[in-house]
Amino acid sequence: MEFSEICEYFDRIESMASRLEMTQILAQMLSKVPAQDMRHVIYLSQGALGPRHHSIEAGLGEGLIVQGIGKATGYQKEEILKMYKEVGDLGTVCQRLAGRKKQRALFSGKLTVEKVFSNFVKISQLSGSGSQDSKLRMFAELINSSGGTEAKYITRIPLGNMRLGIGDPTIMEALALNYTGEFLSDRKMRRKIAEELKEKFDDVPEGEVARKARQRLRAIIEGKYNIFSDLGEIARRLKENGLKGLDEISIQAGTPIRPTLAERLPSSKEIIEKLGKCEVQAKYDGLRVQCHKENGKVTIFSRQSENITPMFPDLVEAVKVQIKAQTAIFEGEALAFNEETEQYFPFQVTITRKRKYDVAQKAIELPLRLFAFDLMFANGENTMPLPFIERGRRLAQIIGKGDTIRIAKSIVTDDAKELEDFFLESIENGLEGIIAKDLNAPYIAGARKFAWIKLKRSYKGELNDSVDLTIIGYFRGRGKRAQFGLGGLLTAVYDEKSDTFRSVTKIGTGMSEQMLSELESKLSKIAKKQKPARVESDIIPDVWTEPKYVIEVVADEITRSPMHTAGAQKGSPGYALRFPRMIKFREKRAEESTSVAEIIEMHKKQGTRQVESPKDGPGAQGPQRI
DNA sequence: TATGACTGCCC
DNA sequence: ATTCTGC
DNA sequence: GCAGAATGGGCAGTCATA
Repeated sequence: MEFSEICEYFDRIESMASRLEMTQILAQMLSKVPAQDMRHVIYLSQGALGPRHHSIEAGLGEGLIVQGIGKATGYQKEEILKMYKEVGDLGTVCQRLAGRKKQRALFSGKLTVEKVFSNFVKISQLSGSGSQDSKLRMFAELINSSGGTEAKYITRIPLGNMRLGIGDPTIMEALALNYTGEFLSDRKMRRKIAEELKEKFDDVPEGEVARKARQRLRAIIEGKYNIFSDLGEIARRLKENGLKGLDEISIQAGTPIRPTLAERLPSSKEIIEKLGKCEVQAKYDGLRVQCHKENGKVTIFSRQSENITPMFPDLVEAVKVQIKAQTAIFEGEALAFNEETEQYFPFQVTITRKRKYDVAQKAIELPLRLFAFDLMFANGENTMPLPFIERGRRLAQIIGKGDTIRIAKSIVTDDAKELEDFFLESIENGLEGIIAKDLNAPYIAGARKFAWIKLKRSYKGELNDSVDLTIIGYFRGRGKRAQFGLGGLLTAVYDEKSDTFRSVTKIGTGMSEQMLSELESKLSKIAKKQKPARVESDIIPDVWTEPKYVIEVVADEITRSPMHTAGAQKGSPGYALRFPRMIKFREKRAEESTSVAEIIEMHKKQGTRQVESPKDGPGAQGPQRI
């Protein structure tokens, strides 16, 4: 199939606001894709080169793509960057510049989907000395074989951001649309659906049957995707064998399951109102891991279904030893643990675990604990449909003796006060909060369905201090933020000793579109060509501003920072905010914003965290009590 | 050999 | 991760 | 309420270059 044909559909989808119409156009496109191109088309639509667990990455980010556009079009880096700041999308930049190329290129025949995909796979495989140049050459070659529309999408693909307005759910919906006919051609199924609808309608409209069938098929496709994690392959099987192509997809150790996500609520009371009696688990601040045991083989997947087994040789061993089942899939939160002090390390320490070199050595320095919290598969049985309470029982049964793997701490309650006490106890012990789980719910993969609800300290205003920060600059927006001329802020705390404003965080969320406009209009009036004299920041915004406006900001945590200058001294790092979000403008003078001293004080008060690590390394954080 | 820009992926 | 917005 | 697209700090690893 020609790549340009796909790009024409992409363009139509991108310009469409209506979800329903987008889905229809996508369905139409997919109906035209031959089986041998199907996986590629799906992956490219997702801005990817394969499912997450296959880890095929182009290795071309913004920086290299800017170079690549230069190579392809003959424009200077500066010109490209300037245009990027204005339009907010490198694909559009490439499309425009390729249209008025300085070097007239050889338009060498038509690009096929196969050609584009295989070139990106080749790009992804290049490594070692000189590889960046080779990648850029191949990228430029693709651009120079393209028309403008193709250039736009060829640019967006390696960046992983297609800006089409379609994600996995829309792709599944489109597939369901395309196979509803086949689904209903099964007489039994049609009759069954018609029967069910008779309860609602005296005279069942044909459209209703189709709609209900589509919903049911969507659920089937989603169910398969949830245990298979490869939408391209699902679409290919459908194309090749129709609905029976899905039959062979079943839960299997070694193939990641899309993890359940949690919703949020701001109080214990609301959680109980929503769930009634529920299990309340401690929420540990580490890495969420999905462990697969298949006889002697263990694979570990991340929350995004990446294969991260190489990071955890110790956990692999523990699964082999401690899990009393031939095959199993279970989930938990992995954290670094200090065996001497019996304390858990904060996330920033856990994440320093190595991925490739000196893995074993680091694993000894920072041993792990795994708090298991759910079970999806055991001894050949899919446990996902079982009620949570039963999965929990079985999980406890298969965890054998050992230090590494244990069950997450939890209580069962239908009382808001009890839940609140457990939450507060968790907070006091330095944990993130709690997750409440519906006792009767199955494992609902890949969805936020209020079966799991999280409550963190930062959701509760009375437990979480906000800070007042001075805006010292801003960044141009990308994508739909480009139209506002502002996509984020650079903010600072006030250092009384030196009368300077020192950067502490960028802010990119919490502001409405109206607020973005207001910010741009206010800040552009006090823009400065250079960094103002009283500002200390290693991060350079697109536009510096006079330190004047103060905003209220909420964050989950204060961390030591290698990038921000707030509180930084020679040889010791500064401070930053974790998960910052803007709340509102404050009517204050810049000098009245939160001070460096206050930030340091707030950092000290977080749990029992220390500034120095046990090894006295700079920037490291100490353990927290549990 | 050391450093910094860049990338991908954790939260 | 958090948050906002169109449907 | 769903789905999608904006945006955050900061880690290890890769590659180019001083």
